[in-house]
Amino acid sequence: MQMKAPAVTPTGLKAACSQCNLRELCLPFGLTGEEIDRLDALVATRRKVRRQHHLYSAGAPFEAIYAIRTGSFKTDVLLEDGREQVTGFQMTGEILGLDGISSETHSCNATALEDSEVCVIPFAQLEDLSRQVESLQHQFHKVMSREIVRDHGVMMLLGSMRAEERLAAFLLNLSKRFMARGYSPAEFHLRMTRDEIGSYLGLKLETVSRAFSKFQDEGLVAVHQKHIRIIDLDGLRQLLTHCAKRP
Amino acid sequence: MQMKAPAVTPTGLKAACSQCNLRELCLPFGLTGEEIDRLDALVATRRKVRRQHHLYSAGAPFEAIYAIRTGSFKTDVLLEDGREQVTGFQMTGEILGLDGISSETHSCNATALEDSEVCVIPFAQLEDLSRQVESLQHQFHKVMSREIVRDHGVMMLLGSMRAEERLAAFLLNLSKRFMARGYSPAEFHLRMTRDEIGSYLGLKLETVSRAFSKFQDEGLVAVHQKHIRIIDLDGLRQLLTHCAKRP
DNA sequence: GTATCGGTTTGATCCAAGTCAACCCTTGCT
DNA sequence: AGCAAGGGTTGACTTGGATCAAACCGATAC
Repeated sequence: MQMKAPAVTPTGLKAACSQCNLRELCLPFGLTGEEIDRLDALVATRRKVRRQHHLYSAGAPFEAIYAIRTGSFKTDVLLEDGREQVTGFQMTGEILGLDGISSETHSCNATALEDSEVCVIPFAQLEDLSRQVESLQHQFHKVMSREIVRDHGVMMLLGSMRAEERLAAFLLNLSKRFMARGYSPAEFHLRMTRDEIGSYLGLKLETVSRAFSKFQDEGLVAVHQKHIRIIDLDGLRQLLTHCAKRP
Repeated sequence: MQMKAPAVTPTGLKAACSQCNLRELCLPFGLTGEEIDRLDALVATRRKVRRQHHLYSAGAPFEAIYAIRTGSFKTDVLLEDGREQVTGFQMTGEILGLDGISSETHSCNATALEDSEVCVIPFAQLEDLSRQVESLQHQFHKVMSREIVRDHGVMMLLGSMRAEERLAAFLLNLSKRFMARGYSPAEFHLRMTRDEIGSYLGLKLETVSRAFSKFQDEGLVAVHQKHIRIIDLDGLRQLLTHCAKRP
């Protein structure tokens, strides 16, 4: 019988980017060994976040950005009337919290989809160091810009694609990101519910479910609850470019 | 009979942030006089962009970001099959080109909605200077973060709002931005077509037109082609929060 | 003046996705 | 084992916005 752990725990452990196998995906990318050591000095702590708990919430003061070490998160914004829009799903090596810089206050919620661990990167110190380390500065700018480009992709998806195209794009995106992390691009486990996928894609959960079933019927993927196996990667890709060719 | 000017013209004029009445909205915000002078030294040229012409296009190499001095722009991404998604409308004091940082290549098109002028800010030099000038570094980070937050707002709009809510949100947003620039928040001229508004809002132009007509019938706004007068600002706001309360 | 053209409005119909509702899995708890 | 609860699937029906089509308006060109 285990003690209920608090939602967010400082582990006290040093983050040690230099030892981290995610460094090629994360903020240390492109840094020399010596530069990474300086970044290490600044990434003082890790923090565990239990499933369903917030890493930060909208309105909370902004102090740090976070690099995901293990696990995964969703970010969402809420309307006064309770409508939720999931703005993204983040996995290991990705950076959370950039939304907070503009107003010194977080503008969205970041929620762990499974028990997860992040590296805490105090923002003021990151700015200090990136004034000294050019490659860090540049990589940080790239990370922010990548987020902007990603957001534009989501707008494209939400504004111009049909339900099945959206889901195909979503699956292909996940596949690519799992592959980049050394996992199978063809077989993976979804950490989010149909409802959350729907919110992200601007669809209702029933529509997501139907699209999954349709893909399964057409032999594109094998769906078993949250377990996904992509059978016909090219078929999915064609759904995006080709099916789009509808007049 | 005037000579046809080229689409994009270097004017040779110094940009002179220190003299610019937009500096409170733009990159120089929060900088001391001396710091602004250093920024001036870097913002070497202005460039004129004629209506309907690109400031940059998707795929073009990234070298600089741009601050809008006069006029306005749209940014859009295109799908292979020709579908267009407008990702934003930018006005004076706003920064264009941040999408290019991540891959050294622009990922969207920026098109002038009217004859416009931008300040060219060479990016490598901006990074150099922002390593020396803390307040510039911080302001630049805020500008990027603001773009991310804005994008999340658009996702909310595209993913969770109904047609009329989207248009109301759009008008309120324009109103706020005109006000911030010293123009009337209640009466303004749209620089974009119904089709472009539709693309931005994830709607067809007919739907945009119908929503405008409905607002007019309800006495919320007076619409005369591209001329807009907001009659009932609170009514529009309620459309957003209240009408959202529909079960 | 009249023609032309891009953009806008309005009407009539259609359909993709939403809604409502029932049922079916898993998984975890007693 | 049995039950409850939270997801997920599937079906029947509704609807908001898309589509198609026609007319309208305000510019500029002739």
